[in-house]
Amino acid sequence: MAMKALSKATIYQVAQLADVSIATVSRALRDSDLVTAETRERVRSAARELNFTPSRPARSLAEGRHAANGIVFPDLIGPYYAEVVLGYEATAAASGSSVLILATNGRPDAAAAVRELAGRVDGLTVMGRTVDDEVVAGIASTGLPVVLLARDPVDGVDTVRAGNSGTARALAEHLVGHGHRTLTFLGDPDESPDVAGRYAGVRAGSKGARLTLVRGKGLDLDSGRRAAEQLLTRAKPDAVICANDEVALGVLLAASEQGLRVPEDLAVTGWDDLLAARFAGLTTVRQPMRELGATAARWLNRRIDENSSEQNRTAARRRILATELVIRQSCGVHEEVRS
Amino acid sequence: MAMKALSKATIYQVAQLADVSIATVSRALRDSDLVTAETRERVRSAARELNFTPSRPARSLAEGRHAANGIVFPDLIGPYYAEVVLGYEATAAASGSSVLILATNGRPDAAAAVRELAGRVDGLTVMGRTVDDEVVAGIASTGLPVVLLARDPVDGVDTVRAGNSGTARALAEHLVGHGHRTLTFLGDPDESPDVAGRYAGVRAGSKGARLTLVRGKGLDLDSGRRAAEQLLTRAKPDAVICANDEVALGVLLAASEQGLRVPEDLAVTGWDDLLAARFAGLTTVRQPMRELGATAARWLNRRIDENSSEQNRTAARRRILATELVIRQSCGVHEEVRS
DNA sequence: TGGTGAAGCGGGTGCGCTCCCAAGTTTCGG
DNA sequence: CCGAAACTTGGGAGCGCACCCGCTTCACCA
Repeated sequence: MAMKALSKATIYQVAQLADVSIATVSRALRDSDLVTAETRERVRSAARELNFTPSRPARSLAEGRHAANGIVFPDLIGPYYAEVVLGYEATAAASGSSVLILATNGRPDAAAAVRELAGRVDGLTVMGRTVDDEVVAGIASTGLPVVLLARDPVDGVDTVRAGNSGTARALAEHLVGHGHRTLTFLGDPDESPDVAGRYAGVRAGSKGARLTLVRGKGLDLDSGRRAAEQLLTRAKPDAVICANDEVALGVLLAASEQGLRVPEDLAVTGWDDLLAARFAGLTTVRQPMRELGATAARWLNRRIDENSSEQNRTAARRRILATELVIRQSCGVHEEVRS
Repeated sequence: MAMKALSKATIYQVAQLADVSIATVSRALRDSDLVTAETRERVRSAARELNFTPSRPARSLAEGRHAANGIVFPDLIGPYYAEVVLGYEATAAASGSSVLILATNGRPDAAAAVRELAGRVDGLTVMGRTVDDEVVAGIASTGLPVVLLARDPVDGVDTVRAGNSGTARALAEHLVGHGHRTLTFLGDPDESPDVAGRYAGVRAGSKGARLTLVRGKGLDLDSGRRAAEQLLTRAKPDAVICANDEVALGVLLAASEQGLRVPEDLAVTGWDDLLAARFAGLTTVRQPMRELGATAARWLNRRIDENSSEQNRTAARRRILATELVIRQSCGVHEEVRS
């Protein structure tokens, strides 16, 4: 069989080869039952021979839908976002839509990029600190379904997130139960709503102890390490409660450099339960990351269906998924703890 | 200002409102210098008022390009792929194209999904064990630019990968240098070309020791753990060389359960240098993950430009990025090692 | 055997935009 | 003061496909 089509074949060429109209080609290839089995087969083989794939833009234009949805996240650096995105992709793909990703990652033109993305999809998930509420509201007002993930709600927009304050409170109480009296929260509540929620919970759970807030910027390992280098030489907290695991791991590194033993000299906690946390013996909080992504994708799909089937729009939904305290060694000496 | 357009505005409405033709709208919005500043501004404000965003499918159809490219990977579970994808996204976005992702992840219809993806992009990056060479060749023969990542080359297709055998050999030699004489390679060379390359390198470096191959399937933590549970009760190797870090971490877990000390009773090594490896004291190999993704994106872009500018196609390129041995504690007792 | 309806198929329109081509307008130099 | 170059702008032809109509063709029933 000669390999013909090096340049894209169109439906017209298939129609010509199969000696039918393009309407029939369209039907045959889309499994419509309005064509004879014989015709269908003839069309199919013609399509195969020409290596034909329908032009996605043309199809989208005609159908009025993209068959794709997008997700915007600040970064993919930590395993946290990766897991969420993976959960999202799996669910979205299962319902037949492609996934566009966009990492705002300190991009200066984030808002423009998100708007551009919005023009390519049937629905959009926006995670955390990526763009202003104003941008989100603007897109949502277009009628494009939007789901917010790990982010403060916006009027009329669905929101999925993981619980922060409740578990944070439990975490702080656990620390106090260990006898720690000088607590430091390392992280900037202004950096993300998640961090804000965690700090609030920690405050609520720190009764009977002195809590200091150190606004370390950045949520990565090096930020944590640098912040800790300064912090530990100056103050002498019993425990450092970090905004996330990466920061906590950085603190662990800094502590080790300064010869501080964890947890004897210093307790450290994180948030996210990264794989590394397990091996670092880090007490932390587990979030259902995969499930966060999956839920967002599922909700988005429902909205898209709603839109197309002219149903009356249901009210904005909000859900907070449960998080779980994971006690390991870094929070204080226990009788016997192995993960 | 009344919020008009809840339903998508089109270029016609903008044209009408600005009292010009759609051709002029198109020009004005695309920064063509063939329009008066005055006209441009009028069009812009009309577009703003209608909250107009050009339809991406229509534009793609007319331009004959998607302004997007895609990346296919087996999974996003490990931090490995996440980093690569992030590097890819960053570079692709910088050159103005959106990114579509597809995780084949044990999907039964992977080939179909990849073909569908191919119809949505101007270029495609295919990573590791996702689809057969046949599928790749088929897509490439369409004229669509393709770059292979961490995968055995296919005729006429660019390939970027990280070095395996050389560093693997050095790793094995290091192990032998520690005095280990009973080596086990844990991982299935048939699972991925990377694993095959690593095994080959280890074989080359194991002179003077006995090397056993244990074909543990799966490259995740639990696979490693389960494989090790069986392995360690039966055989008693001095050292287990794992196909990647996750497997190695699983082995660490299993060893700890059986009361084996690492590295005194058992040496363990991984591959990838995950964040967790650092905290587990795991000797491993670092790959330039971000750079792998970025290179793929860059090459893809070049190919796309080549295609559109009718240049004569340059020959397929291949590059192997350097990897680096990272010695920590798990490979054997050193005088003094801190990472 | 004429009538009836359903199945199978093709024509043609429209999706929203880009871009070529030509028409209209302004500006200058001779 | 006229004609041509230099700008602006509009008209219109696609881009490739889906889908609404309407025409044919038959099988089937009375």
